[in-house]
Amino acid sequence: MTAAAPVITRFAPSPTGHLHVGGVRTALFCWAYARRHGGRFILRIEDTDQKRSSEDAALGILEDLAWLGIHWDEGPTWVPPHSAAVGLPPHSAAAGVPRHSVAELDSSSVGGDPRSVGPFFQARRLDVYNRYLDRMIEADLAYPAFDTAEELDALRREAAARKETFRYRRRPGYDRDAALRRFRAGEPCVVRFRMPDEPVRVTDAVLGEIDFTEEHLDDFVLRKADGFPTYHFAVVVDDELMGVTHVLRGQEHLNNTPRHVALQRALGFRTPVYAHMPLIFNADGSKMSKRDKDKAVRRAMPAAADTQASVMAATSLSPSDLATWLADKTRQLPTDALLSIARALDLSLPEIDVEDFRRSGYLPETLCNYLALLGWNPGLKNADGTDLERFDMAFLAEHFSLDRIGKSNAKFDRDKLLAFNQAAIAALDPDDFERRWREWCDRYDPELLALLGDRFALAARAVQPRIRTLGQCREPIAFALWPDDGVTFDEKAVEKHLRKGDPTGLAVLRDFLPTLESLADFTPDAIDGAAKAFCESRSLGMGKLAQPLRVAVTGSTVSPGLGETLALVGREGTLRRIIAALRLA
RNA sequence: GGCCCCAUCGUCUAGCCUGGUCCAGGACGCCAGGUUCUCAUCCUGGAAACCGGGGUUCGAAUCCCCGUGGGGUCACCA
Repeated sequence: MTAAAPVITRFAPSPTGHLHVGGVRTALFCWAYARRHGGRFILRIEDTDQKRSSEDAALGILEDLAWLGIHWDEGPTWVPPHSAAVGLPPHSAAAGVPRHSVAELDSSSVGGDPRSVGPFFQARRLDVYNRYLDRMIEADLAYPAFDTAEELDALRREAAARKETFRYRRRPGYDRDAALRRFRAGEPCVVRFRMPDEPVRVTDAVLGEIDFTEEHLDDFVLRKADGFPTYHFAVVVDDELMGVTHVLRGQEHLNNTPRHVALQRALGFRTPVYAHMPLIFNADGSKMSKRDKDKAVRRAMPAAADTQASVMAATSLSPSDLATWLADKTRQLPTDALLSIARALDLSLPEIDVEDFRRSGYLPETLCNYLALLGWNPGLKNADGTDLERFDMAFLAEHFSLDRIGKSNAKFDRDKLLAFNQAAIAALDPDDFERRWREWCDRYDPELLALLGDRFALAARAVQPRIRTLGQCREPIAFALWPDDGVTFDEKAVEKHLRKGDPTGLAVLRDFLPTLESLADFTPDAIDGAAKAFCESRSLGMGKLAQPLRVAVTGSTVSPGLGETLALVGREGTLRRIIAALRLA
């Protein structure tokens, strides 16, 4: 290893909403690359679009990243909302994968500015950009342009009519002195870059060398009329000033790269290593979009006005809000409203943002693991010869490399994510699972916490092996949430397991009842032990006792293990439910 | 439409750079069995792909060209 300049990467989201999966992967790779090379990972907020950016969104992104365990070395400081360490998930190893040790800063806050290269919100760096801009105007590398939107539109239409690409270039007769006079007088205008008339070759670590000819490069805007820099300008200036050596971003930015390279040359900046990664799409091939949630609800929305009204009752939306939303497919409803409508329609929304996945109950390490595999592959084998694809953050930090990033776009496969999540949940230490489930409930389902009370630990053991996401935890133990006299019996199950058979299930239940009444501890192990002894003493198969009990206590033939099921309902509840079932004869 | 990128099972991919060991391997999903008190697990087996056409070569999934298909991008958004 040579003593080359330290690697510095950055993730630079614009704060217009929660982080979505594409952004997560970009951040993850930037993080991993910096870690792999002992470098630094910067988080920078690109809030140069005043209309769309919000502080809330920026905060949301910080929280999303922190939750995922993608911690930035430099950037806005973020402190976990509660006490230290709570918000920072420990990255336990995925199923079957040994734990990798990594030197991870375990302080409770993330971010900071040790090199004094901030601030990290671009809106607070206008003076920086203006300094460079003034210099460029002075050198005639940039110039004020006073075209109106209408004039630009007309030019664009003309080009389209000639079947040419529209490309803005400073006209030959441009009167620089006059323009500068108007500019200094404060006349509103944009400032454009004088794109040199030469081709630009972009070298990309993933895609190789790509040539762009000058006839497709234009004098793009550096500073907007509102005084804010454009993305192109801010990104180039900031990357230079912050010492960014490697730019990892989505392929949608590939066509921007020659602009950035040309700008860097004009300013005498270094050109970082670029690595453009493939895009992520929905399973149906459509682009993943925040509007997908609206789309799903729209599709499920009943046509009749009165049913619509009842669905809307759960939200604070007015009928006119609903009407405009229904009429305009580009409109989005607030997430809260979408969620309550979805609940009313018994519809599950597609997960798009990090927050969606978190709410559904995916583990952060699963999300990172799965997303890392979308467009990257370690190219290693497990001991049994299968491909290594389950790994943790430490592994990524140790093995991530640009040359194993793929070139083709990938579809997001929820089934595989689900499989990963299930395996990761199953592999958790039971106490760890309980703790993390409790945290999830705190945030998303406090009612469940209250319903379970001191049975929570018991429920955690029962639920852990049978769920794919934390959000599914109610299902396997639904029977334990009903009142003891509120069991709804599946008639077919009652017929088969209680009324029929020789002896009938009801007879077996009656026989077993005293055992349950006198059991010293009403714990899963004690119950299972007693059940087993009971069956052995009568040469009965376990199913002959277990199924009638299950039906009596839960109403159905499906539940967690017998001991867990009865213990969850409790001795008193179990006895009451059995006695009620005996009356079904 | 111009420009740019991409192309292996349904999906994610390994293999491609450094042609032969590939009648193409793994994972998820699917199908069929098996274990277990049900469920979920777990185990075993199975179906399933080199986009098409030319070339180069003794030999091509691997190299080259063309075609086709998919995607990105063409803003005072990022």
